[in-house]
Amino acid sequence: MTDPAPIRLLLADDHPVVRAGLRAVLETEPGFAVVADVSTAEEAVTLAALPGIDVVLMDLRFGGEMRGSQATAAITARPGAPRVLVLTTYDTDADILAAIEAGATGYLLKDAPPEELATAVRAAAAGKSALAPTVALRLMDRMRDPAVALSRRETEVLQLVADGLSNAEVSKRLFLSQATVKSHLVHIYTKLGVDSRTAAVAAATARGLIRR
Amino acid sequence: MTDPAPIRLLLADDHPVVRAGLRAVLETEPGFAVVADVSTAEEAVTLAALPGIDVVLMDLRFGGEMRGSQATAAITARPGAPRVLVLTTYDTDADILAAIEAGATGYLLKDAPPEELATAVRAAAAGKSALAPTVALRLMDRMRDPAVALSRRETEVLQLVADGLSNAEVSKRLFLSQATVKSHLVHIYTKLGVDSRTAAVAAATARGLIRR
DNA sequence: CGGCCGCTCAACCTTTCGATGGATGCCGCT
DNA sequence: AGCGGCATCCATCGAAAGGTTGAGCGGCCG
Repeated sequence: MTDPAPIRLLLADDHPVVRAGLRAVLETEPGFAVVADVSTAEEAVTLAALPGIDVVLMDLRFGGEMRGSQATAAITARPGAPRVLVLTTYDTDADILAAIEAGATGYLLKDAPPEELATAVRAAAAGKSALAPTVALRLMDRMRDPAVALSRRETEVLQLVADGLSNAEVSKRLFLSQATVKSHLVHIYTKLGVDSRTAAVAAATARGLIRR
Repeated sequence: MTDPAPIRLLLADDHPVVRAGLRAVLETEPGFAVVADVSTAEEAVTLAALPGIDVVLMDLRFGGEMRGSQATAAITARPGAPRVLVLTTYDTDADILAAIEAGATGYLLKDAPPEELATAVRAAAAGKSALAPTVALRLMDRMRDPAVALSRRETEVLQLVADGLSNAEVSKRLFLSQATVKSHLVHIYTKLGVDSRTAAVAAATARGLIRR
């Protein structure tokens, strides 16, 4: 028996070096064919619509406007879409959840060894999910602890606090009384299990709930 | 006339994909020879001591203990040492300054196009410095505004504050009185032009003076 | 050597923050 | 319709953090 049909790949990453590295790693492995590589999320969406793509390797953060999670959502929304395997440097909760909600089949970190990468691509092509160990662990943590969703208003307040604003400044910015700002903060502290504004900022940053 | 002697390179990066990518990019370019690639800063220091290395391409953050800047310092401290060209994802002040103080010849970002990379390596081999445009800009900003250098102790205090510790907790951790912690914080506020701990954390984070 | 700077600490007063408690309106569930 | 849960809003009060002043010590440099 000769070669089975190779898995056809589309690479989306804004780092030329990473694209070259993925090509090098995957093309030495048998059974993979890199069809194309692109440097923006927009191009990834366009090319993923072409027939003959089995798996898209997608970075999350690009230099441009569109985020990888948005591109993932756009791709997986179409019928007969290829599988999307997210491959990124970051393992924050916000990134991981956004990607999975967008329909990603797997989530890998860029420090993964080549074999793990190949295994994950094969799994994705077969429709099975593939998570990096670190990512799987983090998701387990999340399951045990479901109280980590801040409301829109709470996130808004905490983001301003993280930017260094005092309660008075936050209240002016959001047209609230200081009492309301404090009330939001108390709820935030409860959810995050902390008891000061700086600790809340640290915890929320660690969990990727706010941008730094 | 035939080929001149190629520039001999050592690659140090904990991402297998990036190492493969650098190899692929540099080996297609004429005049480069990748002698070895390593995945830890410690190995980089060891191998850089061997004769016959012209330029070390060094990542800053490794999975392990040693940081790229420390490895850079260890390498450049020796007589007849190769040039070290830092190649990283991050362009914060703290990273850049640490690398330059450690004796790095150049500082590139990983999203650099292949030609820029090749140019920088040739410049480094010739002993000329090579800075990514973003990095150069950031250094210029720094020059205009010299009041942004925290002392070692101040940085230590502010880092703990950023981690969410109260003054009492910081004082216990560092074996100081609370009065001393406050004193450091006041100096920090003055230097950063702010007037609260959260604002100081925000300003220092924005300037890359502390890790997040 | 005298002055500058980083690091350390104390006592005092002021401002801010956090804790507590309570109100309203929206939404889903029974 | 009635209920509980949640997000949003607000006021009051004691505790913690910040601001001020003042001071001692050791290292570095012109």
